Amino acid sequence: MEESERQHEQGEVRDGGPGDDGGGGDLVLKKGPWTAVEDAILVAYVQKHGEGNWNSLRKHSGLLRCGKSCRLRWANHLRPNLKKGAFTREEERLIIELHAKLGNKWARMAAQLPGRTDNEIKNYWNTRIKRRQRAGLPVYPLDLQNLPVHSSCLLGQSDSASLSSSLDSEGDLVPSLKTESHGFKLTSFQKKSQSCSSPVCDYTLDSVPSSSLNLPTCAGNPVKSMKRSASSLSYSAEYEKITFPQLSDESSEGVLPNAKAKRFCVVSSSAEGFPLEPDPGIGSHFSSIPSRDLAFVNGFYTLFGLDSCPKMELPSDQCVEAADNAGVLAPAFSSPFTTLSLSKSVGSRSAYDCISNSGLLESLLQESEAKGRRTPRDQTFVHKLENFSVGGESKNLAIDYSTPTALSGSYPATAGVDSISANVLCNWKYEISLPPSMPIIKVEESSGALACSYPSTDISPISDLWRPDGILASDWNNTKFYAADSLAWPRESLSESDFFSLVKGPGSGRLGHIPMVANHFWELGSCQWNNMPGACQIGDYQPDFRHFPPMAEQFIDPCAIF
DNA sequence: AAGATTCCCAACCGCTCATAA
DNA sequence: ATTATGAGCGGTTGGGAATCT
Repeated sequence: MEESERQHEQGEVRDGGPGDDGGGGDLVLKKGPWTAVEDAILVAYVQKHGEGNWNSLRKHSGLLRCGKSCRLRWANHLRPNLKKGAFTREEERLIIELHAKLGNKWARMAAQLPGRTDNEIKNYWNTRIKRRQRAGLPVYPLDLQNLPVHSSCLLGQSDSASLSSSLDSEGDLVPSLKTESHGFKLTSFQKKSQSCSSPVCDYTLDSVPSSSLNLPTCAGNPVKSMKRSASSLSYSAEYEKITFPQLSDESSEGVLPNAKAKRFCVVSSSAEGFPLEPDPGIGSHFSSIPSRDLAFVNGFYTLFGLDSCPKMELPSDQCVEAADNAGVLAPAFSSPFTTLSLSKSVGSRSAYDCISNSGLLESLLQESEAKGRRTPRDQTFVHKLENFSVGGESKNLAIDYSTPTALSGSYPATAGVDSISANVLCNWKYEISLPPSMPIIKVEESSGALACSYPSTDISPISDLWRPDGILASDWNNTKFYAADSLAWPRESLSESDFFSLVKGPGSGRLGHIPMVANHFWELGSCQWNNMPGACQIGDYQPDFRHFPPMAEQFIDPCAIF
């Protein structure tokens, strides 16, 4: 055995060797974890003599530690004003920003994080890198892409693909992982997911974590024991409604009765913290919610910015009595914008899997959980552009963590559509990073009951189509686009070609190239819909297209990943 | 329940830099 | 100018805890 190995095993090292921190005799210095006694000696010495002179400290204090070890112990653990515990979200954000600017300059980063040590930051960063690499996610959020990235930022990026993705995509801000949230094993669904037959239009329900399939909070909420057994929605001409795959009980594989006409509101959060009380603004008047500029397109919800959004108003005494035809109460949410979208399969791997694996979802859920009971107040929601490794390729996918959507609300379950989404109701406080052209979708604080309003203009078929449930109700295989019926809105059925010609103009693209816009400002208090400045339009809108904003230069097509 | 794997983090190592002798 | 020393930085390691299988 080598001498150094032996010494290491024994937790000893002889002083005075090359590179050692100070002269000294032939002392056998201790290595390994510090004991409380050693700490006490060190603290006492520093309090008396101050920091520095670490080798003389060793010589005069009787500590059998090299000066270097003493310095490290003091700096990282014993000095006053050290912050302990997990990094806050702000700190995490700062670390990411600093790393984008500085690279692996841990000490310089630590200088800007009071109470934190370089070692802590380094450990945090390395863990983060590791996790994100494993998840195939880029290192940096998209909004940091324009920062001068230090070459050492690329440490841990093993190939050019990673490098590329690190520069043009967005990562999560939430590195902490929690696999199990709200009592659901998220991974159990992911691992059972099956790829859908069509990479374009199907989405596997199994690919959605169980938390996103939280069924209405009826007695004995079945969500925990249910899983999807089929892979896609189907259109039922008989019922003139969309049916969704049967649910099966995990143990018995039994089929949920009346499943096909049931609408499942999706709530990922536990009842704790989620405002399940009836919402005066949603519910039976769900159809009047101006969700026309919200669309579920190719697997995720999208906000479509409107030039002008009619003010809407709902009688405040309208209460939700939402029960589907199976008698399962669908929760009515106080917050109409709680959808974390995406569930679309991408080959054998769904975007949702990516998200989940990245820890983002878990983190969001964790945060939601950590913040306790939710109210509709003080919420900031996000439309993010996330980069995924899809089949080895780096792809951008727009993810709407925040879509104001009545989809989550309940209404008479005549539509029978399924909302494949994960509601993550959080008071997200951290700043969301978005590319400059993609403004933050923000939901301002509100208090009291929602005061929604009816549209002052009539509802066009296409705006009906934009309703998330309308899009959801599409039968991709049959190229039918079906706007779910409701109390107030007429049904519409469009062919695929009609649909896309409406969206993009004739012959302007293939399925999947849906223009997307995320430029909304939803003000909860008054339920106003305002376009944010600097709207980002994606795709080839027809300028005269009703309800749509003028064309813009910016082009982002998250759907293109499919 | 147990082994495997992953995560986390304290501590160490090798190196560089600054400075005093 | 050279050398010795102290201090600091960044990379790596190893062990315990947590989680997964």
